[in-house]
Amino acid sequence: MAPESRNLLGQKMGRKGRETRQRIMEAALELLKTSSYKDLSVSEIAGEAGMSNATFYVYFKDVEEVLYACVEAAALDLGELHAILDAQWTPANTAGYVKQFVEVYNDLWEKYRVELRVRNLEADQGNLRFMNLRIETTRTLLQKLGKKFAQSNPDLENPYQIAVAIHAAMSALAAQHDIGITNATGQSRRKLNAGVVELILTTLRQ
Amino acid sequence: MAPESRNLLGQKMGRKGRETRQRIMEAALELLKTSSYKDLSVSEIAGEAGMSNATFYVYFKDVEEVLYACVEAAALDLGELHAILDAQWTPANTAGYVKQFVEVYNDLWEKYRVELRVRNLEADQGNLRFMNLRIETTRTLLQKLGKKFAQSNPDLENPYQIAVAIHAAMSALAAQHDIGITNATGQSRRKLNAGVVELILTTLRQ
Amino acid sequence: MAPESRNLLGQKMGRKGRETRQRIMEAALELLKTSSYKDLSVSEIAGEAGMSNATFYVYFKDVEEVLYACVEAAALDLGELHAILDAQWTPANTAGYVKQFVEVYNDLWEKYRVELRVRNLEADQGNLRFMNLRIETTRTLLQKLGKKFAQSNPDLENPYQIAVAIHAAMSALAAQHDIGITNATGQSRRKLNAGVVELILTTLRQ
Amino acid sequence: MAPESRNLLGQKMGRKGRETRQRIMEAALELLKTSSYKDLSVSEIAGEAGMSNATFYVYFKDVEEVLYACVEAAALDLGELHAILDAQWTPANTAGYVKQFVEVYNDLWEKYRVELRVRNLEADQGNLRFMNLRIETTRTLLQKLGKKFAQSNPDLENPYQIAVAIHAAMSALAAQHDIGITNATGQSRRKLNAGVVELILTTLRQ
DNA sequence: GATGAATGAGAATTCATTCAT
DNA sequence: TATGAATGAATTCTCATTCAT
Repeated sequence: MAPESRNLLGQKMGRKGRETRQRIMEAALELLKTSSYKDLSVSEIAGEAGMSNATFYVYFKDVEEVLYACVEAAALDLGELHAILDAQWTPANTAGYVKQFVEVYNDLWEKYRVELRVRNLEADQGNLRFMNLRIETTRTLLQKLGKKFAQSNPDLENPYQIAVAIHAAMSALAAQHDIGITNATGQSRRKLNAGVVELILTTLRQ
Repeated sequence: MAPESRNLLGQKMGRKGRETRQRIMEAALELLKTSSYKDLSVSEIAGEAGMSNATFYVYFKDVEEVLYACVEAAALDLGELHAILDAQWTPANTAGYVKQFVEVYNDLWEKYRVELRVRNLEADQGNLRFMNLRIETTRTLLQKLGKKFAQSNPDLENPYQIAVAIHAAMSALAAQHDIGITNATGQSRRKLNAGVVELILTTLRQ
Repeated sequence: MAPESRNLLGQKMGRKGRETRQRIMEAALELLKTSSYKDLSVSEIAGEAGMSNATFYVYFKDVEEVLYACVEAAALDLGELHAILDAQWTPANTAGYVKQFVEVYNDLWEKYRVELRVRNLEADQGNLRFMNLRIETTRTLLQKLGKKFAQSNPDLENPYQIAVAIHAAMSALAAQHDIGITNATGQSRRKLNAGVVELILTTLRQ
Repeated sequence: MAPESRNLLGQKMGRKGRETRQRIMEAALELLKTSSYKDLSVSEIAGEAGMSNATFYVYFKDVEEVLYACVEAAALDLGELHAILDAQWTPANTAGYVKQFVEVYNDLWEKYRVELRVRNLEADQGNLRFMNLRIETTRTLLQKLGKKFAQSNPDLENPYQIAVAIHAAMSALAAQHDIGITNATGQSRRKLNAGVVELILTTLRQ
């Protein structure tokens, strides 16, 4: 259940080892906040983590492996989102739930922006492991959301496809830098989220 | 207006030079179709273009510069899209125009998928030049689309923000590989586009 | 008598050709004023001169050749210096002559600092052509100066060697950048020259 | 006080590392004895030192950095010179001290000719770091020497400037190759040094 | 567990040089 | 005369990777 408690040398990891492994992951994420993805290297990570290159190789095979571990760790935190979609949406409370859904979704991106961006980047370039991670995370979400559309607005011919589109929009907007999104649209993220909420509600015929 | 007709050595470019420059750009795009973005190197490009590394440096400072030139060139081709948005949308023809809009948008991505993906990738990572390129291409489009929403459905409180969201969705869906999108959503691109069309029409209250 | 009036392609040089050749030499000297000697390259020179690399090769085989031409041209301008040394020095006028000698010497370095520095640099590293240029320029000068010491102060055992030393001092001081010499000695060049004059006069027992 | 005991990768240097660093410096100096200054390259140095190019970059950023380290190391060895200047010079012993001073000065150049020549070369071209190194080494020396002139010959108006000039002469003469100096002046270094000694003594009125 | 030390391999970059026009 | 164009060759520089301690 623990993430394989042995390092690449086959040694059982103690507390210190686990901490070091963690430090590597954090260093990688830290670097991605500022420098470009394609410049991320073993040397840079080890440097940022304040350790020798060699130490890196005790815990990870290469950079992709670190990132995969990071993305995997970030994928676990979706409970709240599912809870909202699992609730009973009535005409009276739908507006509230939708608003909450959009908010929580954004908060998650806020928290895991780097990880999610890496995931999408690799997935978009055809990296299968990351693609699968994304699919698994997304599938149930999309199905639940599609069902909401179908139930709430039975006239819709493509409720599931609309769910996909809405999700794509939310994800794309959340992915952008704060600066980027302001420059690009002249709108604050908050205003845009209000737009997304209205878009969803309109489509739900609420 | 001509893209500064001198090469990096300060020489005026003749026909041959311009062709060589073009060949470099095409080689870069060609490579991006198959190999990974972060592996794209000067050597690879020069090799693909059938020339020496040194020749590359006569025309471009580095890989980013080539890609920028490619993206810039791709940004010019939006006339048809604007034409659709400039037309008078009436209840009778809106459905047709929306469908056409989504189709043309997708065709453009089909044609320039590599360039547009590079643009978004760099922009999303905070690369200012590419961010600006994206903004310039998008701004007018978003304004026109927002106005359509406002006119067609005066009840909307955030028509412009909705336009941004819809555009984000279209762009995100169009960006994915055919295979990727099928795997991720279980839907063909055609079906998804139908969803987008319905999403727009519903929001327009048509 | 004219400096070989044919270019490296064997073409007779007309006015235009001679001007171009001159422009190359000037560009090289200009560059040496600011950038480091070892960075001087054909490309840089051609760029500075506003011409194609290829044009450079019409007139010079390589960078050293340009510099040699520059140094050669600078070596012709010593008439005034010799005139001073050829004059009759009497107890009454020696101080004036010495002062004048030091001044003219400095003015020449002011005018040809770049060329003379290149000459010394190459000569110091054992480059024979430049060594010979220096020797030829210096020999007569040193002999005349040595003779002055011998005549004026017959007690001196090594008048010629003293002339060499004095000349070395003048040359070394003149070679330094204005900034360099100020920083290094805390003295203005003018003050230092006064020192040299006094040194010479003292040694001449005047 | 220890020359920052970390290499460019941030690793603490152990015995082995320090030795390797040293080997690089020695290789650079060795090469400068024979080949030209401007041809000195990282590859050449690494080759001479019997190591891979990459190893070079573990210890030095570029060639200039190695040379700076070499020059810095050479600047420490001036004790004997100062001792001579710190001694009490009396009419009876001055001749001996002057002779000794000139001799020791020459011996130092003999020992560190390469380093000192590099220092002067770079300093003369306006390289600030080397200029400063030269200044620091020279300042106290010049002051002490100036004081000797002032004390011994109170008639001098510019004792310090004379010291600067004398030092410039000694340095310039010492800088030249044995061959060079013979060719240029027709004199052996020994004879020239005798000239310098006489020049100094004359100026001291001894 | 951690890391100094070293390097092969390869990518980036620069330059002198040639040639056809 | 001049120069666009191209490139071979060499150099700089970086990185992942290994190994002994």
